[in-house]
Amino acid sequence: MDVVLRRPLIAGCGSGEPCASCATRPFSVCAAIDDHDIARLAAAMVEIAVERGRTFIHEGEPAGHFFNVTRGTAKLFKLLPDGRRQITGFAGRGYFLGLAVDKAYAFSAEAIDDVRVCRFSRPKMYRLMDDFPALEKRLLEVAANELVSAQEQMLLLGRKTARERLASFLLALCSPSGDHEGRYPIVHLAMNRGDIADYLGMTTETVSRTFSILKSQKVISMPSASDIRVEALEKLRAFATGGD
Amino acid sequence: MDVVLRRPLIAGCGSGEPCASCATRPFSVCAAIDDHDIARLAAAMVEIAVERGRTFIHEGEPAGHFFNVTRGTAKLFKLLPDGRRQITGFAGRGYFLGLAVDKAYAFSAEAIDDVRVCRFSRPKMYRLMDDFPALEKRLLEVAANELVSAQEQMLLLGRKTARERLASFLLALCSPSGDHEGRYPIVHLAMNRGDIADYLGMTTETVSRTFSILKSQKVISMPSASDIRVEALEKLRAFATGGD
DNA sequence: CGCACACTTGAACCCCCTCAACCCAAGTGG
DNA sequence: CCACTTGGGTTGAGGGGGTTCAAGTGTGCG
Repeated sequence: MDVVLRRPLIAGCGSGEPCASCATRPFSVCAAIDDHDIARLAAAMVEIAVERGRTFIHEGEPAGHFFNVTRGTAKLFKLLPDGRRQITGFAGRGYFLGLAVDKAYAFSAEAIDDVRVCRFSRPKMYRLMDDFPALEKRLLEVAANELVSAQEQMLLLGRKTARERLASFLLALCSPSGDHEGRYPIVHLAMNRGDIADYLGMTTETVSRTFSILKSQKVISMPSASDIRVEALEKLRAFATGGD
Repeated sequence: MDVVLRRPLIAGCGSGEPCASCATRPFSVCAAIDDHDIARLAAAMVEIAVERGRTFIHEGEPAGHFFNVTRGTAKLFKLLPDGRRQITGFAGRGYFLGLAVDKAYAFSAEAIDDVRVCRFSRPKMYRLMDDFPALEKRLLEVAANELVSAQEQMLLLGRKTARERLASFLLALCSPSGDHEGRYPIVHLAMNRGDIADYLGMTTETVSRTFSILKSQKVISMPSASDIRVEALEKLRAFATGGD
């Protein structure tokens, strides 16, 4: 079983520590709760360590909890009966997980590396949303964001070529770290080739081959298999949207 | 330009009629507003007629409005510079449109047939959300639903074969109309082959061919090109998830 | 009646998948 | 210290599902 790191203290005992000092809070929905209310949040959650490779959300099972990733990265995926897999996203630090319908998870989640999550029970979370409108507002914002990137991913999966897919993928990994004007960004890949393939609707072989092509065209270089240095950002941008 | 059908009356003049008697309200987010507050909703919106073929939301443009479809169907899509198109969804009666980030629309919307929408200005809508938490709650619910179907669509686009895609598509069109135990449902297609293709990540030719295959296997029959009768629901279900 | 346009069908091609071998770095154990 | 194993990544050869290009076949509407 997963390891529970911190149980919330009994209410009124000076709890609230974990969330108050949480380094991930600024990047997550938890930022919607003010400092003087943060104990309420802390009391509703349990922090859990998920070891690499462990699946902590199972598609189709009753959606009893919400999660917030505070460390590591998880892959979110759906499976077909014969084992084909589509990774629908990667959940890094600050990522909020568990928005579901019909009270069943729509996807599974597996830790890519050692992950820590804050787990909120569904009823407690709903309680919090009622009490803190800012939290609900933030969740709607998060959901809208997710929706937009899901649509972008549909465009990728439905209409882009292998090279365009990989270029788009690398760009998406570049941008969060801010501007790179003049400086060529290095992207670290937390996931392996199989994960990238299942995210982009390809095979590991095609992912590998396409990396090689980008390398031979001097658009990227690879200090190691999981570190990509972007050598020609503009060209990568062109590739991502069908340019040449 | 689009035709404005009803301008909201000046506040305090007995407005509220349009929403109070709206037949679409029960199916839409508007149901979250009680009867005695419904005038507030009506005062915030303008009903607009969009003729078939007209694009009334443009990807990338400032997202000044939210929309609610009350009649007809619209297709939502994204384009690549060279014209490749991915339809991300179809918006029928009761569908809420416009959740966006960065205040720019992430997709375009075009009327498939004659469409009517209720248009809400963004600031007014935010005002309403603040005043009616139930509305915001409903929107979050809607967004979560959208997210789930977006993930399902990613699985389809990334991993399914042509036959599996078309079977999934037909099934999705069957289910809303309730159970069909013993009765074979007839699905009416509001969109043409090109739209289906762009929704499923295929070409019109492959869509057509695949329809023909399903027909020859007696899984469906086609009273007309835009009416599909499901003759073997179980087989269609099997096809949709990779069975045979 | 005939034009227009959507849909269907056919044939050739191609991008990506499949299957298989190979490389390489990181253990592991004798 | 080196043989062996293991697992991820890469590369190669061949095949197939879907696209492309092109020619029919309806079918509604003037």
